Amino acid sequence: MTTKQTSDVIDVPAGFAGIPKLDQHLCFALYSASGLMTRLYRPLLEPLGLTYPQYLTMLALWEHAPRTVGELGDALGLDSATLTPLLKRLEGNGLVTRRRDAADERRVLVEPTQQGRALREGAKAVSAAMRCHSPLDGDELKSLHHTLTRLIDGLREASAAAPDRD
Amino acid sequence: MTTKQTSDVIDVPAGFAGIPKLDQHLCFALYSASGLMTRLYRPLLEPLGLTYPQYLTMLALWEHAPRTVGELGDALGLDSATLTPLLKRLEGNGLVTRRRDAADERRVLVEPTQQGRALREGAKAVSAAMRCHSPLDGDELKSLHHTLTRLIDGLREASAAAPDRD
DNA sequence: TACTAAAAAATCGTGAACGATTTAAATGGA
DNA sequence: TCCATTTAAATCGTTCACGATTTTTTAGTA
Repeated sequence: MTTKQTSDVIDVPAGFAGIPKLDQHLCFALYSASGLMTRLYRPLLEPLGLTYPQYLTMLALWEHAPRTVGELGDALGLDSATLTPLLKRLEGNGLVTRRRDAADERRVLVEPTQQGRALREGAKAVSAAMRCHSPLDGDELKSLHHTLTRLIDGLREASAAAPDRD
Repeated sequence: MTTKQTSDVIDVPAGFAGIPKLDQHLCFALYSASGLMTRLYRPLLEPLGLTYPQYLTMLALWEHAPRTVGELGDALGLDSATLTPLLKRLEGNGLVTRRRDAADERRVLVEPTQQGRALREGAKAVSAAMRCHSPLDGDELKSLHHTLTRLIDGLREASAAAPDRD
């Protein structure tokens, strides 16, 4: 531990003591990739009048509706503090309806409107256009997606197991 | 195309016409994974008085400083509209200094303070703690990181090639 | 030198994102 | 039946993120 030279690989025993460089952090790779995806989607979604999180929300709703805010939150990994204002904006743009569940007045049911369902057609072009932006071939994409899914499952477990530490 | 049954695999020719489900979107896997990472870091960073983007910024500055706002933006993939207020908050917390470059008064040089450099010690524990949260083994992590890096390079090219379409 | 163009950061407005709290409704005993 | 507990969504305050614009400084050129 006397040499202090900077090499481009981790030069500490086994993930000990030293802090990896920014570019060596998996979290930063995920952060960058996600941000780039969002930026690539933006110009494609703009003609549809959707932001990227709104697009994900519509994808969830096209798949299955009506759903409560909570169910939607589970599907998207977001809480009501994020979803409520987002859904109000979608409602304001005429793409979804929000109504209290008569059977349980605590719940709010969200559903695409006619216009919201119609938007699905335009989304096909978005989906198709995005397929062109990847440098990875089909097998690599599948493999990456599979690995990410495993990572996500692990991270979910970790975050459920240790919500915080005091 | 007369059967309208929903199956849990893609039931269209070859990525044509149909919109994949939310969970089949790579962008959503990246979005979820990145969000989960941020949430896992939060309780670890809170004692250090850092948010996650602030932590990434400090990682960049610990690696090399002083840097201009623009250089930092290139490293982090953020623009001055995001970085300026973030850096002002770091400055307000005594972790970095911001000063105009005497040689070019347009530039602002950012540098960790003594306190900002000292924080690096506390960050070692954060870095170590995060290593425990992954369900992937060392080789898988390396491979995932490598694939993500290639994806990021491709997405950067794509976003440079087609900033928008009108 | 004067004047336009380019570059760097800051500013503004909008929309996520989330912790913490609040409000309202349903649930589960005693 | 009554009341404490739980649950669901909404609200509030702070921070991130970015497109578009503005301000200031430098560079380039006639």
